[in-house]
This record gives sequence, C-alpha cells and structure tokens, in this order.
Amino acid sequence: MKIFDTLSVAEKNVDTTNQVRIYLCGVTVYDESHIGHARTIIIFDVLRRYLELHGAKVNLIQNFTDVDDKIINRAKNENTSADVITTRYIKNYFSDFDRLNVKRADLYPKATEHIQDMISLISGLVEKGFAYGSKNGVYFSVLKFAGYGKLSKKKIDELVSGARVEVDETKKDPLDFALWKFSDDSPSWDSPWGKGRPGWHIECSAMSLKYLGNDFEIHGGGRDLIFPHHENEIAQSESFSGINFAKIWMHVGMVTINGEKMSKSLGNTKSIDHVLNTWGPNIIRLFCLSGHYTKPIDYSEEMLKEIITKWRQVENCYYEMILSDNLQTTESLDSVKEFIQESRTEFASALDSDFDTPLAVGAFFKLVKNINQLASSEKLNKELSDYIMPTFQEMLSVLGLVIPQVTDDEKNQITNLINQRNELREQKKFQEADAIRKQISDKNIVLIDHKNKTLWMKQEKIGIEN
RNA sequence: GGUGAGGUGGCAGAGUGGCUAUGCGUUCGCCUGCAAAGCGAAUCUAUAGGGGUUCAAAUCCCUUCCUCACCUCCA
Repeated sequence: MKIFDTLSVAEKNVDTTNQVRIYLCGVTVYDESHIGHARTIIIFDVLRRYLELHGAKVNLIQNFTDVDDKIINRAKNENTSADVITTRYIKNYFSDFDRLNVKRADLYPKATEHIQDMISLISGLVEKGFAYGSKNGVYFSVLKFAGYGKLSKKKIDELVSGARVEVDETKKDPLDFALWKFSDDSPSWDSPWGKGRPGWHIECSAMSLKYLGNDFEIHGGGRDLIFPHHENEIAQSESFSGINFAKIWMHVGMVTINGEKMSKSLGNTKSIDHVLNTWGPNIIRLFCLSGHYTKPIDYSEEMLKEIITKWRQVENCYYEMILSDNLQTTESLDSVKEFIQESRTEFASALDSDFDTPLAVGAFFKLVKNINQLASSEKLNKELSDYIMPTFQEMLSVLGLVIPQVTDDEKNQITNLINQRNELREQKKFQEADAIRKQISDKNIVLIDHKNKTLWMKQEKIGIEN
C-alpha cells in the first residue's frame, strides 16, 4: 500500500511486515467535535480497518490535548476548572465517535498525564543546546535545527519577514516556540525551570516517542497541522533523537461548508451531534470518504442527499440477499464469481494506491448495483447470495458501515403483517392493505412487492427525511 | 506577498496524447391495485480564456484569469 508523504512529496510504501505504528493528532477538548474532526478520524479509522483486514498489526495512538489556553479560557468563562471542561468534552468525543462507528484507537494518551515525559524531553533539548530558558518559559531554538521548514516547505527567512510571528522580547529569535510556559494559573506543574505548563507541540513528540518509538510508520492529522504543529514536532523530536521522526506524514484535507471555510467566526461549524442527527452515521461516513483524503471536500445538502440515495441501494441490496430463496436461476455461479473477483480487485487496488476511498466506494456501489440488477430480474437466489455476502460484508466493514438490523421478534411480526396484507391484497381490500404498510413503515420497514413475494427491508432512520 | 491544491456536462467526479467513464438529476418506459423500491432506455457531448507543440490534447508547454486551503489557535 502506498501513501502520499507530505515531507518527501511522493508516494511511499507502507511497511506492513511488522507492526504498523500510527500516531494521529487528535482533538483539543475544549468544545464539541465537528465534521472536520470526523473526516480526519474516519479516514484513519478506515485506514486501520483496511490494514487489519490484510493481516497487518496496527498500533493506533491518538492523543487528547487537554492542556491549552482555550481550555483554560473556557473554564474561566464557566467559572469552573479545566478538568471539568476536558472531562466533559472527552466524554462528548467518545459519544460522538462511537455513534459514528469509529473503532477505538489502541490508546488515547492525554497531555496532562505525560507532563514528566515532556519535562524530560525538554531537559534533553536544553542539554543538547536546542532549547533555552528565558523570562517567560523554555523555548526551542529554531535556527539550531537545520531541517526547519522541510515539512511545510517554508524558508526560514520568509517566515521571519512574514512578521506574523508574535513579538516576544524574551525570545532569542522571533521564530522560537515555547516548550514550557511559566504560569501560576491552574493547571500548572512544577518543572526544573519553574512552575508552568507545556507548550502545545511538545506533547505529541513526547507521547509518540513513548508509545511508538522513533521512525514509526505513519504520523497523521489534518492539513492545517502541517504548520506549525508538525513542523515543530519534527524539530523537537529529531533534535532530541538525532534520527528520523516518522516515515510517512499523512495529512487529511479540510472540510468546507458550502464552499466556505468552517469557522467559529462565520458561525458555520457543523457539530458531529448535529450532522448525526441530520444524516446518521452511514451517510456521514460515506460523505467523509467521498473525496480523496488529500483534497478538500465540501459539505452541502445536495451532496449528502445524493449519498442517501446510494445508501438506500445498499440497504436494498443487503435485504435482497438475506431474504433470497432457493429459486432456479439462469445466472451462473461462475459469472458471479467473476464479477465478485473484479469488484474485490478494484476495491483493493483503489485503496492500495494512496488510499483512494472515492474509487473504492465506487467499486462497492458498483457491486451493489450488480446485485440489485440480479435481484430485480429474479436471478438472485440463495446460493448466489451466500457466495456474494462475504465480500459485501467485508467491504461494508472496511468502510465501517452498518446496515440496520431487526430482532427475531420484529421479523416474525413483519412476516405476519406481510401475510395479512397480502391476503387483503388478494381480496382487493387495498385500503386495509395500505394501512398495514403504513403501520410497518412507521418502524422504518419498507415493503417491496416482487412478483411472487413481498420483500421487506429495514431502513436507517435519517433525520432530514422526517 | 509566500506555499500547496484546483478550475471537466444542471450537480458530483474519473480520465496524463487518439476509442470523449461513472454516479446523481431530468424525461420516458417496465414492474405495481396504487405506491415505494428496483430495473431499463433516453437525455446531457462538457473539459476556465488565449497562445503553442503534435497528424491528434481535457491530457504536454507558455500565458492570463478565477476558486479554495494553509502561512495565527485550528482536524
């Protein structure tokens, strides 16, 4: 499998012979997560599912930034402690992402639980002369690291003349960034240099080193983290260790809302809770996978509605298969085997080639369409369905999609109601028959009258449709 | 200003030199008691503008214009 590496600006092979170690920069827990977070995390969720399907051992680490000015400000505004804020939004995070059917990472380290690791990393940097103490804190000396700018393709002199850097007389160079900031505000910790709290970037260096070591396979996050966050991580980590930090830097493009950047000031942020209530998990996952991960994708009602149509086809396909009978078919198993094989190849080669989820999803939809064609022409029997099902399920599970299911009780109930309705239909009592259909549809069960039988399917309830 | 990604039919989105995907939409049809869903067919002949290379360009080169993101906290 090849992934585009931001650092070398080239596709690089992911080494799956040993453990695939992935460090994903997670969220700062000061507010609800939004659709942009969802995209990045779903991309990595599908990546790990796909790697694991092929037998790779994945170690996925995703941090929580739980010490930060925004958290402290929020705590002040609410007249409470930072701890209350972070606890609330970590809980909120898991609630959102469990609903999105994101598999849990192997570990979710928190910055506040790794203060000692950060302090020893900073100490090492000070000892090696890459960092220095000043009046306001401990700073990383950017000019000491020769490779600074290599990830974001920035030239140091241009950064300086850009003059966007905040003025701080206590720093030796305007580009230097904080490793440790002195402060008596809560939360703060003692350090060899004085009481304070860590800078933002150091936590990821410390925690990735601790749990994944050096030169791990993939370091990921949103594109907006390339500069300064990941640039600074590289500077810290490689100055400390003297060796390469991560093999592949994988960055996920931004989500825009109707073509505009999503931002608090524009008031157009879409929280995960909101999009889940409107579209549900499957639609949102398909949306996040609908564009190549390196490119921006645009959130618009039109797009999402299109995905609902596709999703309904998937649900239909599934129920056609599980409810298929032992009928005689003119379709040969061999030709089915052939198109299944084609779909599998198409799906896998799409993902192998820089994780092209839109192509892979396309291959899946094509498979669905093929099956629906068979079903509608009365050619799909149980034997064929049994053959197709494992591939269908495999793709579904790589994409992390879940077809709504019914309990055995509901199933019996549905079957009874269908029988009643069909009797009424035979007696041409259509009004009563329609009343039963309405009754069933209230449970999100849709009936499809085929020639010789009535098929039913459970549909996901989608907020916007109600 | 710098960096990166783009500009393809109503919309989304493939396609790195010739055979002009695909999906959604729309229209019609099949199916149905009616629906829904499904299926079929038709429709759409597009490649930001201007140059150039070539027998041939959406695809290569030059140029102009435009969009978006990042450069400050940000997934």
